[in-house]
Amino acid sequence: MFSKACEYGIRASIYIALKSLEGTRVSLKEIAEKIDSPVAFTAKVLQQLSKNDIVESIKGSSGGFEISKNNISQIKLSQIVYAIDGNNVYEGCGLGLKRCNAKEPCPVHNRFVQIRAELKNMLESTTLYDMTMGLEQELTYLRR
Amino acid sequence: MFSKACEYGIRASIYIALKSLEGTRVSLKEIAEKIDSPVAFTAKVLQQLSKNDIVESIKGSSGGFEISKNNISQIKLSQIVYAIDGNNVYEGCGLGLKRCNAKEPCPVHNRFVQIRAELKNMLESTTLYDMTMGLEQELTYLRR
DNA sequence: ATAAATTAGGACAATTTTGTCCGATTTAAT
DNA sequence: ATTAAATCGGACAAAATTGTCCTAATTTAT
Ligand code: FES
Ligand code: FES
Repeated sequence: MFSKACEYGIRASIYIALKSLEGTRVSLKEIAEKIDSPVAFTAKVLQQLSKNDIVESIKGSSGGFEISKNNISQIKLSQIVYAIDGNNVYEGCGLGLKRCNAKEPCPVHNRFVQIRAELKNMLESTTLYDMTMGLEQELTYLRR
Repeated sequence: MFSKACEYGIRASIYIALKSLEGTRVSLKEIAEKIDSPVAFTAKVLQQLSKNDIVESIKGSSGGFEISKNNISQIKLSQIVYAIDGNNVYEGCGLGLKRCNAKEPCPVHNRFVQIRAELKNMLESTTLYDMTMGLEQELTYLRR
């Protein structure tokens, strides 16, 4: 579904959001630990997210990553996915034709666009804030 | 969503089904041409499908691939996907945790399983026969 | 000023996926 | 029997993705 980079990106964003809500900034090292991801690879993903204004990175000693409270409730899951995986999720054809195209549809087009519309709807209606709920009470997990 | 191998596999199966309904067997070369896929790579995918009894391969001169009429209406899209991509579609976690697990869910689990259930339902309710409809009248395409 | 802790970024390496090549095997036609 | 047309299967190659390493730059604390 999503690339590894994107999966790490989402998990990282959720963790940063969680800690930002608690008022603390987190380091790359801590993030990678808490979401169980390769440190250096996660660094690249975070750079990408930082460039796309999903997370804010602060350099130097006592630096790290954070997300403003306002952004936590504004940023949609769809934005994170788009920042890393681009719009393949939306524009790709289920059978791999150059581009999904209703004028010259593939044999699964009609069935596929329905599923995708619901996926799109889900991604666009889920905020970072939504995804942090449940983590505190261990109703959900970012690693296992 | 699906791997390239799987995309080619689905398109190939649909084309073979189409021709089998017309009573003609098709060669690898013709398949690759009609679905616009790399010949040798498609051969591997067809071997896989043959081993999984999705398509029937006939060796030798005047050989090729075919699917029995009975199977065309029985084979589900889900079986083709499973034969090539395995069950990642069903068992994978949206955020990349080892395995989707309702007891220790990731933050998108509840939203994700819904989408997946609909995808699963679609894959399991779409037959090869369903996907051949529309191709003759060029209402749908296997290449562009 | 210096040291320590941190992110940024480039180069590289490993792995997986995708794709190619070629000889072996099978079958049908001559 | 020989030849031609086809799939099979192993080895290889290319490309994309995933992951690592190291140095530079930035900021804070001493
Ligand atoms: S054309 Fe294939 S999904 Fe739309
Ligand atoms: S645990 Fe992540 S989707 Fe089920």
